[in-house]
Amino acid sequence: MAQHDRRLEVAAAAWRVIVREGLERASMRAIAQEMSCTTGVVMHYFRNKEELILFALHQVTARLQAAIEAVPVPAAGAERLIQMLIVFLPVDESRQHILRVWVAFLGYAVGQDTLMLQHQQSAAQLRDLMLQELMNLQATGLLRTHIDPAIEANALLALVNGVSLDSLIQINRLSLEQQEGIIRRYVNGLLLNTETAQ
Amino acid sequence: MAQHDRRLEVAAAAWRVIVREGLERASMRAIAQEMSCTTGVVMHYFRNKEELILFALHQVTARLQAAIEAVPVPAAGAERLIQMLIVFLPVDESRQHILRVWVAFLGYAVGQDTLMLQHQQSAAQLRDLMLQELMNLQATGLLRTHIDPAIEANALLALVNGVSLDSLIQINRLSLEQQEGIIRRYVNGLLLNTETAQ
DNA sequence: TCTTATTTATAACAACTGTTATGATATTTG
DNA sequence: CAAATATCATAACAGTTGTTATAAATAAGA
Repeated sequence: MAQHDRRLEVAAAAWRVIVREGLERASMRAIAQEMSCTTGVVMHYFRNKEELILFALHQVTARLQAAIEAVPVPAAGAERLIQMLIVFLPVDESRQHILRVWVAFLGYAVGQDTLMLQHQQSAAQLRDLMLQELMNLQATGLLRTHIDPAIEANALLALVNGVSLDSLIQINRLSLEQQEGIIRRYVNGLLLNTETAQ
Repeated sequence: MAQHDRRLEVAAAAWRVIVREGLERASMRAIAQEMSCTTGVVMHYFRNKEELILFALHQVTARLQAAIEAVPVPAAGAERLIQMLIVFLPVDESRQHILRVWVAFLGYAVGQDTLMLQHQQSAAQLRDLMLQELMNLQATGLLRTHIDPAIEANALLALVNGVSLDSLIQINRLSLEQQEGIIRRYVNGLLLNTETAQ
């Protein structure tokens, strides 16, 4: 039990360093110093840096997936899908941290095939969640007939990822309301009844 | 003249290393070895690594901007906007390289405020190009009245960035035709006459 | 051609990296 | 309590990093 907690503490320290100073400066010594100890602790709970890196990356997926699956099933039709998509947006500090770590890892994975593969497997899990919800909507007859859920799952993730990146790379960035508005308008375009168009 | 060419050769070598092995392993020695010389050459045309990095990053924006401004003005209404957006998609090897370098830099910029600022200034330029085209369309009366070009410029860039990232992070990734289809369908949703709905 | 400037190579520096081995301390177990 | 284990600190390793200084080689200009 204490093993697990301490291991999570190391990962949390790694997250803080990555969010604050980036993945490059997240050395074993920097992570150790972040939790006011030495590298002996870090190396004791993670065999090597790759194991620590992959664990921290896995936490990104785990947190996103947990947040998505925590979205309640509402009465209205596509509202659940919209809430699932909003999970990806940097709505609070926690989600902003997830985004920063995710982007840092993604850039780090360029040129490292094994690390990029981890990213892809992570993305595949999240895509499956969206695909399943889309197929539910289609089975309920809410989706326009010509919509292919397999394609639309990618499109939706692309949109929320892009909108999330907007908060990092744009100066005239979108407000949270505008981010939500873009998502809602897009999803509305997928539905049959074009009522409440906005 | 030869100065300029040689400087570009160094930057090209840096690009190749970044695309192939990532930004972390793009050390001064690795870049020098890529062009079969020593670090003396690299240091002679770039004062330090930051200058080289920023120059390579600036090339991303320059190439994208050049490709966007090279899009011809067609007869049809929104086709130019669509072609401008397609510039961002990884349609060929050159665009894929641009994407990889861009993503590598973006991840590297997490936690480095000055580098992220460069990204933002680069993104602002590209946003301006989109904003201008959107305002043209609005002045021509092609856009739906409730569309705000300032918001839509961000939304469009978010969509193409997200769709581009799809080619990196997804296993069941979108085909080029599907990427284009998503862009075209989204832009069609912005237009007044909903003819040629696909 | 002689001189000046540009271009490239070499070697070394201090600082940092991940990792290992070893010993000390603390905690749990029998 | 004693023994065994888990936890942490210290120091050192070999390698890499960006950068500097210096000198050799090449090219350009008078």
